[in-house]
Amino acid sequence: MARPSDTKIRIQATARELFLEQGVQNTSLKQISDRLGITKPALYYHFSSREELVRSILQPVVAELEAFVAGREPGEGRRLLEDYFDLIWHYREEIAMVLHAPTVLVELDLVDRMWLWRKELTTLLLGPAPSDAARIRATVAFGGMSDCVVEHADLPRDVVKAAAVDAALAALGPLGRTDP
Amino acid sequence: MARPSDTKIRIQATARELFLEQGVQNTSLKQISDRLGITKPALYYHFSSREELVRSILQPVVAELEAFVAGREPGEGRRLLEDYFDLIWHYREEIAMVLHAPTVLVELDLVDRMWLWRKELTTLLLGPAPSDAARIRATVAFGGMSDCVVEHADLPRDVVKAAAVDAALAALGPLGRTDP
DNA sequence: GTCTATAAGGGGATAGAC
DNA sequence: GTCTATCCCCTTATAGAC
Repeated sequence: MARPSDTKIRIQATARELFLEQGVQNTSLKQISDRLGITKPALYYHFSSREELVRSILQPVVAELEAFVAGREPGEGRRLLEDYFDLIWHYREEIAMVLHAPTVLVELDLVDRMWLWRKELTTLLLGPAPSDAARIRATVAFGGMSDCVVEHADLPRDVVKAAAVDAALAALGPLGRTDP
Repeated sequence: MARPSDTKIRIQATARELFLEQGVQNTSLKQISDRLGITKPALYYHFSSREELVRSILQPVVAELEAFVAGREPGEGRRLLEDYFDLIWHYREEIAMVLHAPTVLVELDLVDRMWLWRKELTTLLLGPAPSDAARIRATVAFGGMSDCVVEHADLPRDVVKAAAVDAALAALGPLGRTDP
């Protein structure tokens, strides 16, 4: 029944570990085989290429996301957001692998700094000891705005700014409204 | 006064182009020199290493962001969000370079698909022809939630979900409230 | 299934001529 | 300032023994 061999599964598990620690780009087949205690060519017995190994880990996530998008009806509102959250939460490790640590960020030590900046901005906004809920809402606010400047770079700045800031403020809720 | 030479500036401009098109990781010095019509070693007359070239482009952004975070007073609310937006908007190309196209995404053709998913989800949520403002608010909602599952992966799922969905809904504004 | 050995290619980087 | 030529290292990937 072609059940995946034990070694094949262990290769995937070790690859996942390293992908999470360093990002997919920064992980070589040698690192994977070294940590597992086997040799590089042994990997090729189980996966015909590096890409196939990566794909075997990420493909299921892609498939589920596509199925989710394809299987939805319009006009769901909160329900859609909740189900979408469930899905990306379930695959949060894979998402982190892909988004969290591209090489440049590592080289310039930007990963940690970036989260630190957001944390400090959150402190400025919400005080020194915000609740978990408040911190999460701040993540939506700042993370969402970051995506806007990339995704909507083709629109006039003021249009994007007005809507993005309003949305971020709304995401923050009453906590964000400390202005006169 | 050591004004940067014309070639040095053209190297940076070409590098920026390629970094934006393919991401920083996927761009080799050879590609840069080829597009510019010079040879690889010529780059080394102007930049002592690849990292120095990358740094010369991204370092100013890092510096400004750090200065921004360091130079702020607590309790600003909307004003802080507006100024933060101005800053990341100004550097949106550099942010896109760093965040937009890590290698795996390119390999598995995930970049385009990812934006497509969000676009379709936005359509589901807001109908076929949402206003720019509505699309921007949706970007905040979806982008913000994505960041949450990575940044707050250490918290209980239900805590994150409750706050993230609420914040996303609030970010969407009245448009998001189509449920019973 | 796993090994040793090695091919084949690309990357960053340098030497030295012009 | 830019070139040709080259070096070195690391990567993916394969051949063939055990």
